[in-house]
Parts: sequence; C-alpha cells; structure tokens
Amino acid sequence: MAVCNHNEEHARAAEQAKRNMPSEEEVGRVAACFKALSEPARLKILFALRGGEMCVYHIVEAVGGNQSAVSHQLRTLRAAGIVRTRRDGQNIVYSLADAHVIAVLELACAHLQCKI
Amino acid sequence: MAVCNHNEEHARAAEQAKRNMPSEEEVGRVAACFKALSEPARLKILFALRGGEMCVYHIVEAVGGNQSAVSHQLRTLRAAGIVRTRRDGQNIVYSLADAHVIAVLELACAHLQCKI
DNA sequence: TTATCATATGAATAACTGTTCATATATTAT
DNA sequence: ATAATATATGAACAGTTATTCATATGATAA
Repeated sequence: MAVCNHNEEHARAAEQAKRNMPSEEEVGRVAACFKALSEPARLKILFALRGGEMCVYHIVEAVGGNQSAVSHQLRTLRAAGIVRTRRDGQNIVYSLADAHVIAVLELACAHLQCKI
Repeated sequence: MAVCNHNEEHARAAEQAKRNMPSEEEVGRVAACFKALSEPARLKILFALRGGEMCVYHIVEAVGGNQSAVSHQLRTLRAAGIVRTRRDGQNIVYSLADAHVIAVLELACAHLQCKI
C-alpha cells in the first residue's frame, strides 16, 4: 500500500481528522453507550419505557422473556447510564435516564425510515 | 414471581407498551444499526469522516490500525447503511450516508457530556 | 420470626464478533 | 501483457457477550 497521491483533499481531511479525533477514552465511552443499545432485547425494554416508568415485573410482561434475562439486561442499561431506578417498596422502578435516549431512538428510526 | 398489584399505572404502561412495541423485524434493524456504532474502531472512522469524504488509505492514516481491519470495519459500516462509497479510479471513497449519522453521534456525546 | 414476593447475581455454556494473515480482485501505469 | 497500487475477502483464532439455571438478597406481611 502506498500513498494516495491523486487527491490532496483526502490528505488534508485525514490530517484534520487526526487533529480532531476524540481521545481513546471518549471514543470508548461513546462506543459503550451504543453497545448497550445494540441488542434487540434491550431495545425492547427502552421502547417499553417510552410510555413511562415500570417495575421489573411489568417490564417482563411488556417485552417477554424470563425474569433473570431481563434483570441482566436492565443492569447493562443501568450501567450504561441509559435507564435509572428508584425503589418503591418491594419493587424497583425503571425509567429512561433522560430525553436524549428517546431522541437517539427516534433518530435511528428516522434513519431507517421505520415508524415507531 | 407474582403480579405487582400495588401499582395499576405500571400495568397500564405495560399493556400500552405491548401494543406500541415495534415488530421484531424493526427492533432488529434498529439494533443492527446501533451495533455498527458500538465499536471504538468503527466510531473513529465516523469521526474521521465528519470532515469530508476520504479514500481507504487516508482513513487508515487518520484512525491507525492495519488496512485489512479497516476494510472489514468499513464493510460493516456500509452494510449497516451508515457510510456509502463511490469509486474514483483506483480508490474507493467513503463518506457518511446522511445527516442522521452526525446527529446521532452528537446526541450521544451530549448525553455523555463529552465535547467532540 | 417465618414465609412470601420482587429483584439481583454468579457461574457455566453457547453464540457472536473483531482482528490477523494470506490471498484475491480491480484499476492504472509501463 | 506485466507490474504495481488500492481495496476487499475468507478462514481461523481469540476475546466478548447473552442466556440459562440455581441461588441470594432485600422488603413486606402474617
């Protein structure tokens, strides 16, 4: 592989890209965030929580699957800062962490041209 | 596990969530989209392409790593509809597929409060 | 305190994914 | 044609991740 000589613009874009590249640490955090969104089972939970907060039992109702799997998925989402929790007696109530979550989902759906 | 009786709102939210849940197929497509964004190596390519289109050689320059790995990453991004290509002589020139891509990255960064 | 309900967790297995190495294809130049 | 350049691809291995099963924790009720 040798230098691509015939397009100076690419070379400038590459240099600029290198200068503006976020740090490894930042790129890693963004990637971790998207990784949490990359499983159908977890996305279903987020779609379910659009309508408002729910306890684990009802999340299981809404998305199907078994309790343990859903609990593991919730932990992943929580660790990624995508959902948050509060305790209400015996129940743990989950909700979307902030408005960015819905916004990202809607953007992705717009990109794919699927109505949700 | 038994029914969560003490919160009727959760039950309504669960029923509503089930009604409004996108199809398996749609959820799968959204998940695939995010999966493509979930690797640091691929995200770096997208950050690099913010400044404009580039051929593979310069993408390798900009993000580091070896040619084969970058090519595989590009294929994944292309298959997910996140970048697109055109041929220019010996080179294949890559660019972001549409404005949604930048928008999603910026939203994620806003969510994480990191400036990019 | 004991029993029950709601949720979380650890370990194990199975499935998936990324990277590397070697090589193939396609384009241009000689 | 032949060589060189630019990019892509298949196979194999290594690392990661999701699910399941069994069990643990924490909260309430009896």
